[in-house]
Amino acid sequence: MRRGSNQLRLADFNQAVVLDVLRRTPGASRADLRRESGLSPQTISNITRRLIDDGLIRESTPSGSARGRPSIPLVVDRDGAFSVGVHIDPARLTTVLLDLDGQVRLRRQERTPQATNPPEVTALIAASVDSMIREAGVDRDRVLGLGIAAPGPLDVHAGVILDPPQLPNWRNVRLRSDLSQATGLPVLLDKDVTAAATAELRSSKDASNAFVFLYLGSGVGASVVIDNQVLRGTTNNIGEVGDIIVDPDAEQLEWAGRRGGLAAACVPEALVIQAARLGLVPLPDLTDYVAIDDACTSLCEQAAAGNSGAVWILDRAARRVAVGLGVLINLLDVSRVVLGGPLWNRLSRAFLPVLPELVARELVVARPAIVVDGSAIGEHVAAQGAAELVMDHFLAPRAAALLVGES
Amino acid sequence: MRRGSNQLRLADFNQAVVLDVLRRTPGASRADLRRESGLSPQTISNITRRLIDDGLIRESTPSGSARGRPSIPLVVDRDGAFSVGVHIDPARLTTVLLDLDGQVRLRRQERTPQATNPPEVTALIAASVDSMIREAGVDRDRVLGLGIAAPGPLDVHAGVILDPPQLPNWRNVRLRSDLSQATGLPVLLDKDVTAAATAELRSSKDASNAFVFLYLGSGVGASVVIDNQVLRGTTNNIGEVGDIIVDPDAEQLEWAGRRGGLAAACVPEALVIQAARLGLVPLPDLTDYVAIDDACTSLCEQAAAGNSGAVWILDRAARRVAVGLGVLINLLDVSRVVLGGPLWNRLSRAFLPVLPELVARELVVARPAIVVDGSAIGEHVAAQGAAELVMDHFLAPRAAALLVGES
DNA sequence: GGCTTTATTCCATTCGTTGGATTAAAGCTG
DNA sequence: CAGCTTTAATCCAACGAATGGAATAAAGCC
Repeated sequence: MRRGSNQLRLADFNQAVVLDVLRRTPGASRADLRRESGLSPQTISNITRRLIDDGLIRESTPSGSARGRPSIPLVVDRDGAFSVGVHIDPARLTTVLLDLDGQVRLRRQERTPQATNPPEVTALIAASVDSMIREAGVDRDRVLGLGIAAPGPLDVHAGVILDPPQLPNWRNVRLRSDLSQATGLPVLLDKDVTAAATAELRSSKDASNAFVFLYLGSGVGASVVIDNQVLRGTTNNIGEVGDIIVDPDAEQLEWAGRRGGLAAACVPEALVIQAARLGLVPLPDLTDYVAIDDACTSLCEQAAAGNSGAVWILDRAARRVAVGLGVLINLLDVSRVVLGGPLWNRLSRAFLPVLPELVARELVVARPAIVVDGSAIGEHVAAQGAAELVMDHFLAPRAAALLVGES
Repeated sequence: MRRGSNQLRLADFNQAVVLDVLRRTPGASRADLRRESGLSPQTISNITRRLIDDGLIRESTPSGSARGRPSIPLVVDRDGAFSVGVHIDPARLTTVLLDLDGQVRLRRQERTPQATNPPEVTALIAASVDSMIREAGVDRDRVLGLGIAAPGPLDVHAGVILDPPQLPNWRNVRLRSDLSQATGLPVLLDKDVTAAATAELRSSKDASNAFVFLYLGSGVGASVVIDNQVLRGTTNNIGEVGDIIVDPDAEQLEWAGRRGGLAAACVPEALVIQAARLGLVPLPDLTDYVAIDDACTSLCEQAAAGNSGAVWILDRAARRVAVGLGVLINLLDVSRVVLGGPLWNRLSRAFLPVLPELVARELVVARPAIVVDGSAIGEHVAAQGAAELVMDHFLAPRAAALLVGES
C-alpha cells in the first residue's frame, strides 16, 4: 500500500539524515552537513540543536587553521546510544555491546547451548545481555534495543525461529516476545547474513553502496546490498544459495546437500568429508558442529603449511565458490563482493589471492573490475551486524519511515 | 550520498502517490484516496484540485447507492498524458503508444533492421514514433517521453547500447542523444527485462509487490521486483541468468553458451538444435534469428500436436527452467514468478501446468505456495514496459524523488 | 420533516524549511 | 594595527504544506 507523507516525518527523516552523515564522517561541521545533505544552514542549525539536546551528538574543539571563521566540528556522542547484538551460530554464541560511534564496547563468546529447552536458552541470553550492560556501566535508558542474528528460516514478522537445520533444538522459539519480556528492550530478529551485510555496509568506507556479501560459516548464505539498502526478501529469508550448482562434475558426498552445489563446495562439513577421503583428517561425528569446526581448522592449517592435498581441496573450493559468485554478480549486477563469516578468516589465505581472477572469468557483461574483499569486520560480523540492525532501525534515514502508517 | 528533503518535494511526492493510487484503482473517491494514502481529507482535496487543473484526472459521475453523501469517483484522464515505448528485439521492433490509463492506443511491429548503420536505424525509429503520435491524433505536449527497451549490455547513464551479442549492428549506438534530438522528447533507455518487469508490476492486480520476472525471448533474462521497486543493479544490467547451471548432466550443444546453463535449456537457438538432433526440424542458419524463431515455432506446434520427441524436449526444458527459477527464488526470497517475453506464449502450454510442482521441489525454505504466472500482458510486454518506464519516471512516487539534489 | 451517515470543503493553526540579514571569528592587507 | 575579506553559524520574518475542527452537501433512514 503506497502511502503519503507529512512534515513531522519529514523532520524526523532529515534529522536521521544528518545523524547518518555524522556517523559516517565524524568531525563534520554544520557547514559540511549543509553541503552533504543539501539542506539549508538554518535547518542544519535547528537539527543539530535538537541532536545536541538529545545527547546524540556534541560539539568538538575547533581546529582553526583555515581562512574564515573556524568551523565547529561535530561528533556523535559515543555514549549517546547503545545497542546489543547477539549472533546465534550452531557452534558459538556471540554477544556485543555497540556504542553510537560504531565501536564495540564489549564482546563475549561462549559455546552455543546445545541440548537445552527454549526457555532456558532465552533466559541465558537475557542474563548475558543484562550483565553486559551492567558491566559496561552504561545507562540502560540509552540502550536502544537488542538485535538477534540467527540462521534461517525465520518468521521475522512474528519474531520466531522456525526450524533451522543446524539448530535442531531451536525450533519455533519465540525469540522476540521472550527476550523482549525478559530484558525489557525492543528486540529485532533478522537473518545472520542480513545482519552481516548491515555491519559491512556501515563499516565500509568505500562509496560503493552495492555489493554481495557471501557469508561462510556452518552454512553458506548470501545477502545483497543495493543502493545503500540491505535486501531482505518477502519473508526476510533472502540468500539461500547453497543449492546453486557450481560444479556439474562434483562427486557425491555423504551429505544431505545438493551434489555440486555451493554448500557442498565450501561448507565445513563438506570440506571435512573431502579431507577425510584424502586421509588428511579423521572423519568427525557429523552431528557435532564443534568437532566439524575443529577438523576444518586442521584442514586449513595443513593447506597453509603446504600439504598438497589440503591445498588442492581449498583450491577447488575457491574455483567452485567463484562460479557461485559469478551467478550472483551476473544476476544482480554488482561489482563488489565481500566475504566474511566465522569460516572466512581460515579460508581467506587460500581464497583471496585467486578469487578475483576466477570470478572475472564468470562474468557475462564486461565490467571494469570486480572487487573481492574480505570482511572489514572479521569473525564477529554477524553479532556486530545484529547490533547495527538496531542502530539502523532507530537512527538511520529510511525512506519507508517517511511514509504515513509505517512503524 | 544521503540527502535531505523539503516541503516542495514532499508535495510532489504526495501528488504522485495520489495519482499512483488512482492509476491502480480507477474510480476511487477522495475519501478512498484518504484511506488508501493515509493523508488528511484536506490534503487530498488540494492535491486532487491540482491534478484536475493539470488535466491528469477528472471527476466521473457518482453512482449514488450508499448511505451518506455519494462519493464522486475520480478517474485518470486517459488523454492527460501519453508515452511511447519501443522494444528492440533481434527479430522484431515493436512500438506502442500508451495513454495515462495504461491502455495501448496504437501498436506497430516490424522486422528489426539488420544490416544498416546506426543513424539510419535511429532515424527510422524517430520517424515511426512521430508518425504514430500524428496518427493517434494526440497532443504532442502531452507525450511525456520515449522509452527504449533493449537487450544488454547497456550504459544506461550515457544512454548507449554497448555490444549486444544478439544485435551485432547496434554496437555503441548513442540511442538517447540521437533519439532525443530527432524527436524532441525525453528518452529513457533500459534493459528489456527491466522494462518487462515494470509493465508487469503495473498491470498486476495482485497485491504481491515482489516477484521474479523470467523473460524468454531470443535470449533469457530475469528481473526482480521487490517492495514495488524494480531492481536495476549498479549498471542497470541486472538479470544475466543464462549461465546458471540447471542441469549438470546436459549434453554439449553446438552453441556458445555454457553447457547445462539456463540459456542452453530454453533459448530458441538451443531448443532448435535439440529438435534438429531428433530430426523434428531442419537445422536453420544459426545466425538468422528469424529462421531460428520459425523453427522454434514449429517445434512448439509439434509438441502441442502430441509429437513425443517435441513433448520430451519441452518437458525437459521445463524441468531445467524450474531449477533456474528455484535458484532465483531461494536467493531472493520471493514467492511469485512471472514468465513472459516473445517466446513465452509458445511455451506456456507446455510449461504452465508442470512448473509449479517442479519449482516447489527446488525450494529450500518451506513456503506457503509459489505462484507461477504467465505475463498478464503478453508478447509485447517489453515494448509496453518501455512506455511504462516513462510514465513511472515522471508520474510515479519514487522515494528518491524526495531527496534534495536528485533529478 | 428531522436524524443519521458519509463526502467534501472552508478556515485558522501548526510546524518545518527557506531566504535574507546579522553576528562571530578567523586570515589577509596595506 | 585597523579595515577588508572569507567562512561559519544564527536570528528573524515569511512561505507553504499538512492538519484539526467546523461547516456544508447530499444521500438514506425513521
